Amino acid sequence: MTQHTRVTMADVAAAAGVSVMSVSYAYGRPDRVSEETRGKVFAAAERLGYTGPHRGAQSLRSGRTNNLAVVLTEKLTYAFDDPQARRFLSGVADACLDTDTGLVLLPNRSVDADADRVRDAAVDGYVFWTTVTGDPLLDVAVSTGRPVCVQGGPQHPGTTLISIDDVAAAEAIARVALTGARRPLVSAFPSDKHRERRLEYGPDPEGVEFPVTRNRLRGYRAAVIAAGLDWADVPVAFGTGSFRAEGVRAMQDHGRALRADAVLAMSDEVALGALEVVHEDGLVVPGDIAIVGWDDTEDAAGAGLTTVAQSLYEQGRSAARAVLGGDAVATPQWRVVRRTSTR
Amino acid sequence: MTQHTRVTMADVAAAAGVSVMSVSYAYGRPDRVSEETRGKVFAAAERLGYTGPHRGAQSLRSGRTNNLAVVLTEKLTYAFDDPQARRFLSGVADACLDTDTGLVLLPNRSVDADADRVRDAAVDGYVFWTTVTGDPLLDVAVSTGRPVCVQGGPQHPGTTLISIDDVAAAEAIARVALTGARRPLVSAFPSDKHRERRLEYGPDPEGVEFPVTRNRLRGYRAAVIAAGLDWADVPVAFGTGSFRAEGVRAMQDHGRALRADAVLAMSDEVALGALEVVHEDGLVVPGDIAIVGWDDTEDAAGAGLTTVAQSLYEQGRSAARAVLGGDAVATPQWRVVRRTSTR
DNA sequence: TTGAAAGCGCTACCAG
DNA sequence: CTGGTAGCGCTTTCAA
Repeated sequence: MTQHTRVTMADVAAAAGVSVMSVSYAYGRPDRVSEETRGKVFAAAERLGYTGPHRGAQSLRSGRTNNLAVVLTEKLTYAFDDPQARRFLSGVADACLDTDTGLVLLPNRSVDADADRVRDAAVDGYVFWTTVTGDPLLDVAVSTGRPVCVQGGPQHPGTTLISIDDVAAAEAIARVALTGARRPLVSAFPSDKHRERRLEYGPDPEGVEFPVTRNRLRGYRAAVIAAGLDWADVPVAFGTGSFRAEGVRAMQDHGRALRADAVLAMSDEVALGALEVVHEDGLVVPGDIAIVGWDDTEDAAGAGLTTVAQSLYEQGRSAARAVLGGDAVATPQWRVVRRTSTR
Repeated sequence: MTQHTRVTMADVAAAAGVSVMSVSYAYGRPDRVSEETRGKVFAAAERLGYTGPHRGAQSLRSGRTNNLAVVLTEKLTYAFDDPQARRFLSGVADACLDTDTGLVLLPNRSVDADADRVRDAAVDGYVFWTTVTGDPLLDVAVSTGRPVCVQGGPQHPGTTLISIDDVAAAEAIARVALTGARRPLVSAFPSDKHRERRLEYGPDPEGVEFPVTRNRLRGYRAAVIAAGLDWADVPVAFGTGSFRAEGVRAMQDHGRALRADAVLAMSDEVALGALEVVHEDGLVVPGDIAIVGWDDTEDAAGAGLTTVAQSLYEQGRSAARAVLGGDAVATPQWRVVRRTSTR
């Protein structure tokens, strides 16, 4: 019942009465072979139960592996827990399916083992989920000579960047949130790979390692200044990641005491966490406090959250296509979705 | 700056003054080579910038690919959206990292393209996320002669099953939920791959294609009977998957009209959805209505949900190890976690 | 349009 | 402990 001796091209060639090369062409370059030969080849293949060229052998000879690496967060689990990372991954995965490409998941802990994995991975290219500026793994990936695409940043020599204009989007959403507000609180993504919770007043964005965090802070700062407030007075709570619990903590630990009247959250998850605390406290949104998120998730829509919409799924597709097919990447679109959580 | 001409074992052998085989052994079976030779080899490798055996060539010759396939849901996105599927995937991914194995994600739509992908995947084995009984892809995977492990079921010839005793767990949790209840509502997973919403009274579990759904219904039925109720009177709302929205729909469409006083949900997500509606309706839990989930997620703990705890992460690890290393799989543990959502 | 030869980089096998 | 030989299954190259 089980076919244990592998049928090779040579077998098919013999059965079809043609050369091995004709079989190879019949599969790999159907147009370089006559209709008749092709017919004979496929008939013989069918008869022998040959299911097509062996991927491994194909790749050894051609140099292509038909695999794409996605380099995610420190722990793969973090990426699976973040709805936006998941959407991005879905986009990458679908693009891979379209092109019959395997998807290899790699963690990014900046340890030697991960660098080795990146270097030795049997893949045709790399897609990075957003990481810190100067991440050594980027250099490792680039040094393999294979194409590299980075979502969200950083911009890195030898790589293609795919990202919306975070600064502009952050400024736009913050302007909405700050309408009528005097005491904003920023509930931010991590500043660097240590991912420690930390409160800082008016931090200099340029000192922040994650470009996504950095650029959004730049935009928030611009909006704060435009609103006539002093950036140095604005508390920024850096969290450990894009989790609901971070919004909860930011509000519990700081928002309450500071009587914040606007929360600038870097994701809908974080915003939803803040919203929970606001509801517990019996405050009215947006009367007492305005809240904005980022991502336009389903839950955000359900909660009436004003947010920034961008398609991470599409960015995932584009990133994969850029790496796999060398397609150019267009700067992705974004827009502010106004709902009931802002004035 | 970039190394474009590949350094081969032959180069290293020449530089180290040893045979190619000694180089191969130095990497692949360090104990089969003298300390001295190993030193010379690694020194030469270092000097030439040789980073170890080429995975593709290695696999062509050895027959091993160092890749593991995970066959997920129809759309990969469904799997990413389900917390339990994600946890399982995390476990698989971590086990892969431990053994330097790549992870290839495959969808399972029971279409020819997917069957071809499963058959042609350059992998050493397959891990299936729970699927329907008789899924043709299982046969395809088994027919490759490579090891196959299935989480959750079905039990299928030639595959290793890894699953808790769903029937027993379902009966146990249902007994808790049914305490003092007269009008239970079951908010169930899909019955088959069509994933259509459907209400059915006292359905025969044996007609259900998804073994997880089937087994839990068996357990629920046993508990219903033990509680002195008639299974034929029990409404079962089949949903499209393990989503919060399904619990919402089940309650809105049926629970309200039927004035359900107990909800047996097949996941915490679904239970949480039902809970939302209950809160909206101003009902008291568990006084007016008891609710039980399944999975013991963080959100469930926060909501005080009585639930079934099992570690899908550990099951993922075990599944990967079973396929990769031939380890035997132990039947995983489960337990009922009693909280405040039941009487 | 077809085919023969060469060899991708490595490891199984067996002999020393 | 070490090394030679053979060849995994395929595609590139070049010639017919």
